[in-house]
Amino acid sequence: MPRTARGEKTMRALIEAALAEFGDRGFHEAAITGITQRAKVALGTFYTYFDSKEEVFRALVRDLSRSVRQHVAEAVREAPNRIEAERIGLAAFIAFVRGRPELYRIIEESQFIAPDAYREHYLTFADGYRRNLAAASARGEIAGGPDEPRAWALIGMSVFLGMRYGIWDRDLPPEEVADVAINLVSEGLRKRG
Amino acid sequence: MPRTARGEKTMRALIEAALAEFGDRGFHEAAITGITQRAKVALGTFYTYFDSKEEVFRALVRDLSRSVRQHVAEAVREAPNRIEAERIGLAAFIAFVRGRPELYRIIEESQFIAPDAYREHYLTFADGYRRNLAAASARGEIAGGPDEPRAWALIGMSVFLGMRYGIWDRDLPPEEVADVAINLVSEGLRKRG
Amino acid sequence: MPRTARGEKTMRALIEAALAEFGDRGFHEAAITGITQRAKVALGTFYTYFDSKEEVFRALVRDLSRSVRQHVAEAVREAPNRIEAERIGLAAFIAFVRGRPELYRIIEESQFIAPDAYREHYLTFADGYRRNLAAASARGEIAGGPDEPRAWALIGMSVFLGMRYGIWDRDLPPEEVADVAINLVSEGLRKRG
Amino acid sequence: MPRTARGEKTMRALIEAALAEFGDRGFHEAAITGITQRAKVALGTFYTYFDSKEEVFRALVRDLSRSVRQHVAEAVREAPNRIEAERIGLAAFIAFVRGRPELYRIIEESQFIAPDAYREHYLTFADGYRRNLAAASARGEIAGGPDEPRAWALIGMSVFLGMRYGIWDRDLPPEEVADVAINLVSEGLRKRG
DNA sequence: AATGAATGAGAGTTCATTCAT
DNA sequence: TATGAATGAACTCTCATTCAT
Repeated sequence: MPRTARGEKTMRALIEAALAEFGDRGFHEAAITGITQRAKVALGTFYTYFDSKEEVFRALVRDLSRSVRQHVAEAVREAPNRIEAERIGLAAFIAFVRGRPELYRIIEESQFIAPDAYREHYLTFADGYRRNLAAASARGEIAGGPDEPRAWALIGMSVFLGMRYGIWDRDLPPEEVADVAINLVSEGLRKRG
Repeated sequence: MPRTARGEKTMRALIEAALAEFGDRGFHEAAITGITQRAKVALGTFYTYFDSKEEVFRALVRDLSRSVRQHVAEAVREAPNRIEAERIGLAAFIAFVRGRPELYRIIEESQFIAPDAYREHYLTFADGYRRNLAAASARGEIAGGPDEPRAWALIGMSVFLGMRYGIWDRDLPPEEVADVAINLVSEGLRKRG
Repeated sequence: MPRTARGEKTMRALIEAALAEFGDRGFHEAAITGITQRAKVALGTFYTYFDSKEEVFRALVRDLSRSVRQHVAEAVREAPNRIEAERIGLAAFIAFVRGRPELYRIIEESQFIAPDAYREHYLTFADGYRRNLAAASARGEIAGGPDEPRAWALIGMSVFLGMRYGIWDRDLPPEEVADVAINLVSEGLRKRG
Repeated sequence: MPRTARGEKTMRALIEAALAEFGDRGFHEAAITGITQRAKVALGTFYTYFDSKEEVFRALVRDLSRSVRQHVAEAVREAPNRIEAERIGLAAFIAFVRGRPELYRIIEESQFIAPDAYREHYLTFADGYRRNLAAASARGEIAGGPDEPRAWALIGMSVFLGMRYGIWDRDLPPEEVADVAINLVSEGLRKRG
């Protein structure tokens, strides 16, 4: 950990640079020299702050994981109920990844580089979801049911919609995508009288 | 392409071996020598059949993509309606990946090795889903709605449930997972009278 | 050596193909498969006729060496005297290499592949030259002098003029180049009264 | 480019080593490990200074080209006239290649490895020659005539005499070879009254 | 005579990491 | 703290040659 202000600044520069490098080229194509060049420091400097390539990558995954969760949490703070929270949260998530495609790439790639970090990311996410569902269900806001698989179903939905409508093709606005998806899970596919 | 029966056999052996090697070690850790040793042929033989490491990998992704779709399609053939088809299909999918964890790893890793193959896999999947939803909706079996995002939501759900309950932890049987998830999307979260 | 007409034809096809392949790509870039593909035979067939890549190459060098010498010899047959013979021979040589740039490349490359064949080529050439000069000198046609170095000087001149005006750039007609060069060695640079 | 004195020294060692390796074994037989072993550095060090095997080779060709031209230019500096300059230059050239057979091999082989470098070498040489002839001709020192082909004729002569009497067999001293050759081009073959 | 599958030694190149300054 | 030269293991791919059919 850096002890001086100069060190602090260098470390931040390295993290920014690593984000860009891993985001642009992926873990294996990324080079330490790519990171240090972007950070405008010498190669050796990297190892003053990180033990290995994998270590920065993990640090990045943790950072990004926290930042997504934070962003979504903030967006849904004012939501009147769980279903609205889901809608707002999903729209916020899709909008968020649009601005940060690196985030997606890095978190997804982490399953092959640091599987534990990847699992932790989604397990944390799932746990939050599960607790939200349980609370809403207890409050009578939503139908009851096994919360864990429901949480995973919702996460999977979000992740793929984020990839499809946030990264691959932006042919629908986030709010519309969220409306359709949340309508699907709130009203259900079944046709009603 | 092999022109003799002997060549045909060798090529099949190499594909099997590549599946095992990539499944066990991932693309970057996998070595051509690992593949040829598993296939019990000399190193150079690999290059009689494939131009590069990436090429076998792509071939594998295409194969696996086809085999998942085929498997699910067969499972749902007899389903009485769309919602049942979804339930049966999801359960079949989860059961399928339990027996073939390599499949998962390889297809997911393809997004970093052969992004076009990865996209093609999910685009094909999404297209099938979309058409199924459209048809069911036309038949009045399910509620109408924009089929494309609904398809992607369902795919994401399946993929994550497959990962969570098929690969990571098998603490719930596929049928139960499918029941919960399909119940979620068929009946909806919203509490009813 | 081929014993049947079919074999004879195959061998000729291989030699033609080797000439083209080595001429186009050079010895190291040339591939046996390149030769067999051009000759429209299977890879293994090559080894029915030649023991190795080097062997065809040597055969080719010998062939080409003979053909250049023959061509020049024929061209100068009617020359009235040595100086005219030189002029006609040089023009013929330059014209010849224009039509066969492979020849040049192969013979020159042979110094790195089969140095003995290369030496033999030029030693044979030099010997002919030397004898021609000695004879002309004996006949009183040209000034006397040590014939061997004079022969080598004339060969070097020819080879470089052939390269420069036969292969690299054809900005002067062979006859003109030959005139200038032979004028140089017949009349001399020294200015006269 | 090296930024420290240590790096400078290592690079020089690598160039020396490459000269020896390529000179001894030729481009294709030469190995990077051969170069690094001669230079007493680790394999990877090579790639700190050069991008590829070809790149050192080109660097070497440029170096050698410059050094031959420099050497000859220095030798002829005091020559009283063009014809004497030719004689001295040719003798110096032959003597020079005697001491550096690698030079010959490398420059000649460059036509198959880096044809542009080879052309540049001789084009530069030819240009110098041509200008020298033009100047001497303007000064009335030598007979007039098209200078470019005359220059190429003289270069070819030199190169072949260097090969024959400098590398292959040293049965005549450089001065004698130069005398014969320059006598040939200064006085001419034609017998005079 | 012809085929083409199989072989495996061999080499160039990359790059994370170390370490002396 | 920062530098950048040095390291060397590791790996992909090539291709002349062999040989069973």
